[in-house]
Amino acid sequence: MTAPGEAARRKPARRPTIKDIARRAGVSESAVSFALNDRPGVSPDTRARVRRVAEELGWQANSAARALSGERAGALGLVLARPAQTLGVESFFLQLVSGIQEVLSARQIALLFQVVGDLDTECALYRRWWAERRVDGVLVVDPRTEDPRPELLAALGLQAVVVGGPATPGPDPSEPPVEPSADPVHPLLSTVWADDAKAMARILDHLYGLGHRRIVHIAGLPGLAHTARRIRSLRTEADRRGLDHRHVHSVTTDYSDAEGAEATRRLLDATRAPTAIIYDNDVMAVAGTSVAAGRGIPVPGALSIVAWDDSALCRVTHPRLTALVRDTPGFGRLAAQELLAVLDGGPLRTVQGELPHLEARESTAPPTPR
Amino acid sequence: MTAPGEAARRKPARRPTIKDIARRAGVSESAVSFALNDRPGVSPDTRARVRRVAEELGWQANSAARALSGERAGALGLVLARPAQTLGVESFFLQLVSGIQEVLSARQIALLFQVVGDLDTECALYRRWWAERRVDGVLVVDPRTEDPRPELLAALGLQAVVVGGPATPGPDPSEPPVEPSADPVHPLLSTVWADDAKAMARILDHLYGLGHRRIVHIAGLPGLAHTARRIRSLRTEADRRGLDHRHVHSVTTDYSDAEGAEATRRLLDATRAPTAIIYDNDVMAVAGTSVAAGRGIPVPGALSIVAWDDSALCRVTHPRLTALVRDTPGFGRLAAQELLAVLDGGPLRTVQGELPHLEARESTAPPTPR
DNA sequence: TTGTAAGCGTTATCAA
DNA sequence: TTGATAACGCTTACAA
Repeated sequence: MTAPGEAARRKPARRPTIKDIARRAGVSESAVSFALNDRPGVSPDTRARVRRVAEELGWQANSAARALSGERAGALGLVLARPAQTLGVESFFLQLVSGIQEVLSARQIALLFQVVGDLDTECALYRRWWAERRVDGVLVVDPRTEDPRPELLAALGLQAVVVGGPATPGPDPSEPPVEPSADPVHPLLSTVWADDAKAMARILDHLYGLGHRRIVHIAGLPGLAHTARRIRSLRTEADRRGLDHRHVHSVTTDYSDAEGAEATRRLLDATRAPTAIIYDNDVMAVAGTSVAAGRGIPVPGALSIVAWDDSALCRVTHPRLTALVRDTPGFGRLAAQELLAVLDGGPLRTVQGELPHLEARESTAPPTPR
Repeated sequence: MTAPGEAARRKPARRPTIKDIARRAGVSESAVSFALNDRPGVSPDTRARVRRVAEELGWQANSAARALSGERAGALGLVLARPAQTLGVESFFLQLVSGIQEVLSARQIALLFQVVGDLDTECALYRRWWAERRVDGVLVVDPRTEDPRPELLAALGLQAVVVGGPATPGPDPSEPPVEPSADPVHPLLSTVWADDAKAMARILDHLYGLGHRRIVHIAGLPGLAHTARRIRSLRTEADRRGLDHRHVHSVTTDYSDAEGAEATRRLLDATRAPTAIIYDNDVMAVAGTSVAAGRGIPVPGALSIVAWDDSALCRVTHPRLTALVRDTPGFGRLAAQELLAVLDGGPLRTVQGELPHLEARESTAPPTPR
């Protein structure tokens, strides 16, 4: 008997190779390879036999060998560049990742997921993955207004899809293509994006319809493309309704509860405070609600609140928060599909995700004078 | 000029290989390999020259080739088995992963991270990774009281470390080894764990010290090992103080805000309702606080609340929640280090993470009669 | 339809 | 200290 501490290490448990299958099925290795990869040039009979033997042996292709000969790593990458503290309470990324993997795992493709501190490290990681041939492509998240990544990836020849869309949508931002477009928004990479402009318009429809005329948008990080889109859209919507930019505007934050709360305090302290606030994530919305509660400002009586992105958080506050609901796993699936299409030689294009809808709950109501 | 849509795909951008280096440095391939891998058998002179050339060319080892010959995939795996909806609002996993990667990226080791729906899929994935030789080892999270994974992994010979610890700690649960122990708690796999028993004791010290005698623990999933440890510890602590199990006990949930709220409602409706509730995560704690607020039960006046795990959530409620704070990235680092040690042939053992501390905020106070 | 053989980029084993 | 040379497991021309 081996020492108990060594038990786990004692089993090399040889994995079956194509050679084993060939021997057992009485055919050549190449025949096995052809049979297993659905290639023509093998009789249906042989194919069936090979398949059966492979099944019996529990064979799975050695990913290293396949990568080495076949030019495909069989893996994709996703890097999340966030300062460790900002890793926050968001469910967004886990949901996105889970959607992505629904698509990938059906194709036996692995996902390398890495959290890094900043954009430079992210770029260095792309270089490394490329040089190591670790991945066949990457999903680029959190696109920025000034983004070095598309150029880098194009230069490396590392396939990629931008998830979240560009800062500058097509010629008419309010009417972006709903169908997949052959006309890429970004000149170098395919893009999957959500129509933030339309989403913002929906929120404004709701608030304006309730009678709000002083609406502030507490946005996220100023460098991000979707932040820029939302800010621009708010301005457009304000103009369309003839609202003054002093009363309808955006302020940016780092998405943290602290900055969300701080921004809320400043706004509520001002003369002619807003009657409605739109928060760019759920955490800030809850923090803002809390600030209002702390000052005895009734929500939604004196202040209406909208959260961009729904989560359990929005349902556990009092009152429950009106939120923009989107299908994040679905968005992940779409992104993964698009990257696979690119890898299969599909054209560069821009694909739009499902439009989010506004779930009206108890935190929005007609404004009452304070 | 190529069509713009094809630009990104046009650059094969050949990556340098060891052969290129050999040619340029005027030595053989094997010399290069030796020089680059710090192996003896190469003159310092040659070594330096080879290194310089490799640097110039921006060479990085092809991970597939290395895996194929060297038996090491250079990647580790982490599977998170959660029903898609329960992916919740937890920051725990992203923080854990970010800690893990701090350690791995220094060693150029990649992490395959996968979210799946259930335990069976997780096990199937281990088999696949093993057969594909995708990973050198895995980190097993959410250990359960009845857990098929250690046995499976040991049988496959896939190296692993359990993150989160066993259901049954050493002989005296209140005095587990603080130093790394050569005596593994789990007979098959190394384990990195947090001392939930001591943490629970701290919470009880706090609440009992304030005068609470009716304390309920709203726990998470009943199948998880740490849930079992916390429940057992609560019982021990109750016994030690001569408290009745009808007034001091645990109920289990699925960690969701919905079940947390529901459990809270039931407890508050009962005669002789608890004066303090301990929630096994932040989301349930916030949901519970919200239920209390909805019924006009003052917190902490009539009900004290403690959250197991801190996050932004605990700081944005009113009142801010007393929470058990732990260093999750640090725990991730520890787990990664332990798995690397196992891969390097280290012994099976049990390592304990830092003890969490209780951050007393505004949600706990002496009980007042209702 | 089948089998043979070359090659992918490393590491590792030999002689020189 | 070096440089051929053979693995590793798979794909893929090319012959039979």
